[in-house]
Amino acid sequence: MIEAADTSPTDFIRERIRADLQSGKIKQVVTRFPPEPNGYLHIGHAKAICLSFGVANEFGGRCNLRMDDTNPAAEDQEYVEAIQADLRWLGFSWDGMYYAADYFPQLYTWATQLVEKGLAYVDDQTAEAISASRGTLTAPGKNSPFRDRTPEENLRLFFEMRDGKFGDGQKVLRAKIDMAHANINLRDPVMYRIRHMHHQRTGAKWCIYPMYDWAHGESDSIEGITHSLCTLEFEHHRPLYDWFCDSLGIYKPQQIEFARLNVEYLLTSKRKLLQLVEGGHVQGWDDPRMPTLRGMRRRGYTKEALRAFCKHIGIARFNSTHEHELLDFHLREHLNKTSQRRMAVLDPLKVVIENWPQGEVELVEAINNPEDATSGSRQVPFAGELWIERDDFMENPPKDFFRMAPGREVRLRYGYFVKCTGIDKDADGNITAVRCTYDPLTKGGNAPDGRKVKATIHWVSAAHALDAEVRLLSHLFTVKDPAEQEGHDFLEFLNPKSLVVVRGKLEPSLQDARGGDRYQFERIGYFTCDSKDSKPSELVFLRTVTLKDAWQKAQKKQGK
RNA sequence: UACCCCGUGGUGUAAUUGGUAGCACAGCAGGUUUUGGUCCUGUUAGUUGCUGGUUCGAGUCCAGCCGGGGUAACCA
Repeated sequence: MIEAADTSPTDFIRERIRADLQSGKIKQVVTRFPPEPNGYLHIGHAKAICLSFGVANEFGGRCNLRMDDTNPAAEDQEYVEAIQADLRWLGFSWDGMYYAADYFPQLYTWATQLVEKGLAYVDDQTAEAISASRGTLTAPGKNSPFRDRTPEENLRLFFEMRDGKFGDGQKVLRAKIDMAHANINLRDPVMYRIRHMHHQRTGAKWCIYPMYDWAHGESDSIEGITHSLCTLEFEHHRPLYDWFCDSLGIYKPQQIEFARLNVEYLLTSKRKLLQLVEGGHVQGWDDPRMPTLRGMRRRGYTKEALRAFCKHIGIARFNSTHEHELLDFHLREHLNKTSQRRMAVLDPLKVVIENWPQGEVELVEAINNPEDATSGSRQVPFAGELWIERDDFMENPPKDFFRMAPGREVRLRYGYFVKCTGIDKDADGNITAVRCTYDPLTKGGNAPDGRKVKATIHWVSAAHALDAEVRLLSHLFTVKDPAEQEGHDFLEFLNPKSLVVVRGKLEPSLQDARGGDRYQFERIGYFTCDSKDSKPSELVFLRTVTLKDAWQKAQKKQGK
């Protein structure tokens, strides 16, 4: 098991676990993934998931899934189920399924112990007063006038809190630490607040709910977590995490923090994602432009790509932002190997083959995936009227344009060589059709005389084409870091072109496409049949990611 | 103005724990190609934030400085 780790990524966390295993400090590594069920998982969570589940797998340990459901205000059973589904989709299974709420009785007992030890007290101050007396980053706080109540009185009041004698906000239980501590988290943090509210798991059983700091470490302790991995912003909470365990005299796991994930153009803040949904800027949590796991899955991202990405980016304590290209790279890498190819024309231009035998239809053989010999081939109908991509024709091409142009011969993929002989235009001068002749000797795309063409373009027979809706998705934002634009709200940077809907012409075999099926539309990109909106009678495809496009890149560079 | 963390090519990450810097992506150039994709080859780019110190030797250790991030919810 330890050997397996040798081929795995190495980082300061794995190094530490390896050391703890070797020194005998721990026998088996136990981690946990502790989401709060108040929203959907996003790509940032994927990093944390791959880490906690990853190290458990690599070192032959265990990883629990624990709902951190200590605040009934925003939590919901719907999220509990969604989180589990997303986790399974990513390909992880948990050893234990737990809820912080199931520890409420134990937490309560421990709290009374701290009260008895004189390490916790009931405070009658309002939330505002507590906040005001906490001091600031540079000034110490002030002791609460209720700080010196006797353990007996505190215990009585705490029981009454639990028994519902007080209204929301009337009292809290606070740890008695140090109101002048440099770390504000140690300035008598609140442990329990009163909330007469229905909890998704415990119903109306409790009206006092533990705060994060007073539940998390204790939950970890109960589960025997050895390494409690969390993001950097919890670093200042570690002393408190330790203080609670030490004060209780219970097993103390090791909290280790790492930098959260940032990727250009993607938001990884639940709050902001919620704003996008509630503001109607996207069509829901599973909108394919969302960085949520369900949004990305719907868009056509694969778990393999996501996991490869997470594995590649590593773990560090340095706050960094990854280029979106790295995500694209892993996505394309997996899609290239696994997606069957199809031909689809998204911006159709008619091609008329003038010497094609009237009314004749021929089937040509097309390879399903050149990267996968086992994927076979299919027959595609070829006829005298075809659709090609408008981009693939230029009336007055620059020298580096290889595609169709007057007088030029190109290959129609898997079909024939065709030579452009003329153009039809409408009254406004717009090209309405391209005329050409084909060479019957080049069937399949090879010329017996060995002559070459500079370009191969895709096509769809007009008489056989399927009409379909194709949604061209691109970055949701126009800037790499919408959340960090000084003086601006991130919503100001929404990309109006993040979703462009077109009507495409697809080769007939795509009629069989079903929700979730992924294809490469040759020379364009990877597309997924939409699992939500596509129907056999009205196909809908989503563009997962474009193919790399050297021609377009060169064009853009020249444009500059 | 307090405390904590961090600082390696454009981006991200590694360096056998003190032996003078690797990998991936991106970029550039070329080759192959019935996808201007894939693949292959080559290549640009870092005086390891700065300045001192310890040492035969420092990205690794020490000090100071500079820069970035985090923290003041009855949120997690």
